[in-house]
Amino acid sequence: METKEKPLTSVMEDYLEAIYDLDKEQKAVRVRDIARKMDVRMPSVTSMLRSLKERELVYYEKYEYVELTERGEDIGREMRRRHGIIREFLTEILKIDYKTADEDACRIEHTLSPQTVNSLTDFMNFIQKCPLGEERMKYFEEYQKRIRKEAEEDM
Amino acid sequence: METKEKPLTSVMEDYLEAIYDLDKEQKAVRVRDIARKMDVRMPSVTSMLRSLKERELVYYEKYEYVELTERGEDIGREMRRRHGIIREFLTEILKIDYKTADEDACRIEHTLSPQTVNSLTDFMNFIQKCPLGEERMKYFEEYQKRIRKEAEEDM
DNA sequence: AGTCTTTGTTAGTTTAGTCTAACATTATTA
DNA sequence: TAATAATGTTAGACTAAACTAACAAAGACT
Repeated sequence: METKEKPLTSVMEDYLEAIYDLDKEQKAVRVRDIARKMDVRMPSVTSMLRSLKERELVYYEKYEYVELTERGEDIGREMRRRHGIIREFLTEILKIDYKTADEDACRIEHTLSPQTVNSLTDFMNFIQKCPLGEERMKYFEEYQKRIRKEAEEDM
Repeated sequence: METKEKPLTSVMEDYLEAIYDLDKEQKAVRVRDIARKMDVRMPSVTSMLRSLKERELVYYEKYEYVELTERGEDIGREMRRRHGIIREFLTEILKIDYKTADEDACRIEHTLSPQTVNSLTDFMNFIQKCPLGEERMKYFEEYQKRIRKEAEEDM
């Protein structure tokens, strides 16, 4: 009989992704870094780390550096992958600016079904191999520019 | 000097969309209906209706039917629009099944930037006018089927 | 070693949204 | 019209995640 694990919240996933990223960027990950990256105060991080530790997603002792467990790293890596795919779709296909695309990706990466993420992955791979075509994309971009002009007036 | 309004939460947006839908489906909208549609208990609805009333998004008196104010209706309509566009994209382009697409749409409709929603709208309009082409889509669908077979084994 | 700064923790509060249990109102129908 | 069923509300508890204020530990600098 398995222990019934509560599902992760999307905030937890965010923290795992942040820690995963920081771990790639630097040698050691501290509370401070996580707080900065997540744009929260340090006590929020401390308390989240306690939850993540309980779920065996991070190694963490008071005043020590933070590390992901294998499970934690798997989740962090998966979130990063999703994030990348979504952002790529938004910038490459929908022509959204990088910053906006990145923020959008960050918000929706948790909530898309695995099916959709997979399908989006396939789509992006497919497009890579079999591009939409120069004239077509140019046409779309012009079409968009026209539409956007109008939209600006509504704001 | 304007009163600084707190932004709506995505849950509030969900309620407004639900009420908007119900209003189109039937003559009168009751707490019961909203609870069923949102899959929550009635007290949750009552308390949300108080918040929405405070923000002047619904007309609501104890034991009475619920109606959207003009502002509330605008928001409900906009959420419905977004929802439809996203679902359409997911079913038409990514070939996600209706139910999953609808659930995904419901979750991300709140968090996408206006830019992305606009761009997606443009994209869908564009595809309408200038379809991806029969052979291309067929190719993609087959490509997907292959990939999905593999994915199932991972689950 | 002693002080100051940076980093981290604890304790306690807040907010949004949910829930249950108990009560109240409205509607139905015998 | 009185009893019952359906609907709605109130009160109060819970949870996740954030915050501030105050304290504690570690590190750096003289």
